[in-house]
Amino acid sequence: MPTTITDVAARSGVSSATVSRVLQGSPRVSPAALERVQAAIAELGYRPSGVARSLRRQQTGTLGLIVTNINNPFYPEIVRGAEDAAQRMGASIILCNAAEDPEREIAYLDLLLERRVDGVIVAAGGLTKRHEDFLSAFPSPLVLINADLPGGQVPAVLSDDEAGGRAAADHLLELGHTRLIHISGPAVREAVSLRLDGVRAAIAASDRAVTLEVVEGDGYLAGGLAARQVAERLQPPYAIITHNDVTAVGAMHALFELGIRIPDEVSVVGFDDIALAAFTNPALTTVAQDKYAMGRLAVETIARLRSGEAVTGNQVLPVHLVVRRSSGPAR
Amino acid sequence: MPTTITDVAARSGVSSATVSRVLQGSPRVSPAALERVQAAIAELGYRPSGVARSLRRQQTGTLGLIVTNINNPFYPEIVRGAEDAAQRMGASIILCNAAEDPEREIAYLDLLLERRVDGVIVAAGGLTKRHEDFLSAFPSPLVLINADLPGGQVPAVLSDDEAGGRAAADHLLELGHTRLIHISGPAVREAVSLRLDGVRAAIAASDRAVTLEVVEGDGYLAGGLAARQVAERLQPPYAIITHNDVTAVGAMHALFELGIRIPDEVSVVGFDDIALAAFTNPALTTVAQDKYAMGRLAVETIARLRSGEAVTGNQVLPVHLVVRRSSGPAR
DNA sequence: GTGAAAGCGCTAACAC
DNA sequence: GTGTTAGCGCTTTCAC
Repeated sequence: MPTTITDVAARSGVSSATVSRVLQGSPRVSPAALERVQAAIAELGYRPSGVARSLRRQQTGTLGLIVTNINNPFYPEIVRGAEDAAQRMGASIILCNAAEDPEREIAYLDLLLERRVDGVIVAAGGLTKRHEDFLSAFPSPLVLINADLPGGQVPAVLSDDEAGGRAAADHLLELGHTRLIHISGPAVREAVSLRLDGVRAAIAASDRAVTLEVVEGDGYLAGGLAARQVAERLQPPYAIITHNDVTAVGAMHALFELGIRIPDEVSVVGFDDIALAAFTNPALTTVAQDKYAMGRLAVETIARLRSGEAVTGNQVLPVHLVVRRSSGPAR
Repeated sequence: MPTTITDVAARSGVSSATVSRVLQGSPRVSPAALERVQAAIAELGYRPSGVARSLRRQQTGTLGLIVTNINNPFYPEIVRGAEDAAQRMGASIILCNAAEDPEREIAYLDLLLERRVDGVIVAAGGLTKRHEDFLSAFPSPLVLINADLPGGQVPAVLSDDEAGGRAAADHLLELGHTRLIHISGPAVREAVSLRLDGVRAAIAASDRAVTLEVVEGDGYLAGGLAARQVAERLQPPYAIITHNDVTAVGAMHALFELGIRIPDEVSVVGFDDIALAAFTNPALTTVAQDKYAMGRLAVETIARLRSGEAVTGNQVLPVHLVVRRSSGPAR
């Protein structure tokens, strides 16, 4: 049994109210009492119960952060941004890893509600109908990352996926490429079609004849292996745009296994700019998202929501192209 | 304000005690009452307060998991193993990312204590003296992953690092290599010296003259770049053993930039077998740790501790070499 | 089978 | 400046 505030009160010869005041750093405590209470706390190794405090205050000082899959190196940066922002406002984060399982995502949502967290951030990407119903009736401050709900009632933090797709395609078109392959992510994710829209827009704006082929991936390493089938039937030069960097790593691996040289024969452009992107062989050209800012912004939005502000609609963050070695002139 | 048990009781015309019984699935409830209560719960969208329940029961159903750095792809698998095991016993995980900051690690330990978690798992690697003092007096069930405390009072889950280092070196020696470079991790981690010990043991057991050079890395991509300095002064063939896979990726990148071919000129062997290892170019030969099992085992150990069992000492998990394409004969 | 009531550890009026 | 007290939402004897 941990020591309680009553134990401390008894030991220092004051009431529990005074101990509580010391705990809050209230100025209405005499120096003598203050000292005795602090001594008792130290001697007893007392630590106030967050559980009791939460019950009394009707707030827990915790935020839930649900992440599609912590295995995807895209997410840890979001987590860091959220953690740092939360720490600044004296809150802590309960991180929930849905492990790519929508049921688990909903189960966690339920759990967080039961734990009476002060707010929830969902960094999910793909929202099913069930999610929509559940989330739009969510009884706690809620912010989405890289996903949004119809109606814009739930505030969301997004990257400018369309502009990103456009930047990637523009870059390849400028290099003289006229055959583009897009390895997409799972169709449920909104970002997938937005990035593809951007690619299409860039092609439409170009004055050359450009072909685009879309291959469905899964957003993971395995999805990138679709590049193998592409490579087996196409003659270079051509260029591959992937839904994200992890897919690009898979694609580059497939090309490597077939002895195809990047970028001499085939160019590859990713999306996200994960830490690894600068270290692939060759280093990956990619569209950078400000992942850290997304996490931070989501937490700050929760704070505004809690302060009574009526935040709705999307906050769209800019992206930018990072040119490395995996993309080169078509020849 | 969320609805409370009292609201449900009023609505269904029973006492809160009966509602509570329904919540627990107690058999001592009449069918009629059961039905009315369930209806009221559904109509009100009632969800019991985990906070109040925790205060009353004196347990929270949560486990804290502190991780050195969630950015390191080694950890997510541990998280998954822990999450799955926790779910099986009806608990949930509060994941804390120390972001490579020992102070933050201690701050989280404090926080978890305050939140009255039922147990704490620390997957840290490098323990400072302050950690030792803090952890050996930790007033809550505690299990370490990939680290251990002097005295063996705190149970720990470890990989057989020494055997892993030996397996990596043996493999290279069999391939005919006589010049080994070890790019280590930060010296504070115990695993670092154990893996190196294994390498040395393999060399000692060999009947050929083998040289070993140790270069200190940081366990991250940047640390692997030390391979550049090595490559600039050494003539192939030689072989590099890295502290972990992330370091190996950095090293392979440095070699690639210098135009050195792997494994024709230089062999590289990693440690961990992260998901990415099968997708580097060339695919990485590495020593696999059973990361998922480590997370699972840690949670199971917490459960045993909580049931009153006196678990101490280390549980060492076997590792095994996975031969891929980054290692080849010395020539 | 059901209800009354006490109490988990804390905070926040409210009195003095 | 300090103490008394009520109560946050739940569970759990103890009666009946």
